[in-house]
Amino acid sequence: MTDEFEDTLSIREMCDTFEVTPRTLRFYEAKELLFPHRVGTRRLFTRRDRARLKLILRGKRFGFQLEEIRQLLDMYDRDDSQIAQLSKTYEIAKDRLADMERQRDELDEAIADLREQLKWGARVLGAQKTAHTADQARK
Amino acid sequence: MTDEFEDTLSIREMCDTFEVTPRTLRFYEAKELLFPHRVGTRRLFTRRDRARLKLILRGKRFGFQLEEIRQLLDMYDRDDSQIAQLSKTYEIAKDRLADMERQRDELDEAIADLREQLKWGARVLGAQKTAHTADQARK
DNA sequence: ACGTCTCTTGACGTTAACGTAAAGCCATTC
DNA sequence: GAATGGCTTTACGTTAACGTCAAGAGACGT
Repeated sequence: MTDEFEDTLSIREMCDTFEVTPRTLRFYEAKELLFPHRVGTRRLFTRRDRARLKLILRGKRFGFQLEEIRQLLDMYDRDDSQIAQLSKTYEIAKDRLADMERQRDELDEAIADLREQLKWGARVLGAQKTAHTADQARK
Repeated sequence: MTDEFEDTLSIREMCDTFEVTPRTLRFYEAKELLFPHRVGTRRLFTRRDRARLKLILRGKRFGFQLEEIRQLLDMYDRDDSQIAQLSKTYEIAKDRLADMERQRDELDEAIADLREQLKWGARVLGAQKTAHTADQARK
């Protein structure tokens, strides 16, 4: 009764707001990442859903998988006093950070490597052939 | 006749040399990236196959897809005089490099972002709750 | 002849995160 | 009351690069 006029969004409004497809929102609901209300058969996304979706998208940017995100999100929903869980969250995040840094370092290596190849002309994958083909390729 | 005793490797020797599985080599052959000889039904990988595999693996490190790698490899196999193709190779590689740099930049952003979150305690995905939960999580 | 080893060819399974129909309900609006 | 428009569920399709059996052939040693 207090929230009879809770401000909610239709699926389309959600999509427009967050630039996702309806399929995506339904998928997230199926995976229990979102819990929109229903009016008849229609979904109504609450403020809470919006907050969650924002976090989901941020999690994705971080490279978390949906299942990991769901777990993290669920922790916050549980009793606030389960601090042990929070520190676990912390560790998961640090692991992810380490992963990302490893990835970036590999990428950096590969980039440097590829740059080096490009410097030598068109022999990108190391094709041997003759030197003049490379020269000509450079025009 | 001249290469009756061409030095070749069995599939197992190839696998050990390049740290790949037999499945992988057969897969590459199916995708026309490798062309091992046959003796009866057995595969014999020639020097050429070894060179190609080396380039394939390098290509993968660069983030090329197998199909792209196949195309690049094929160019080198065609007439040496098709210089136009070579410069196309060059462009493909430059595009890939640009992709990789974009990826890395995004990753850098995400990393910085995540680091920032970690600085603020356990609220990794931005969970709001109370400040003390985060404090306690920091111990 | 028998067992063992290495290799072969199918051919289906895996994973993530949705895409893409197909078919139907409900509320307007003409 | 028919056509629309928006939404629904169900369910199969997609993609890459292999993994993972299953069943069988060939060679080799005893």
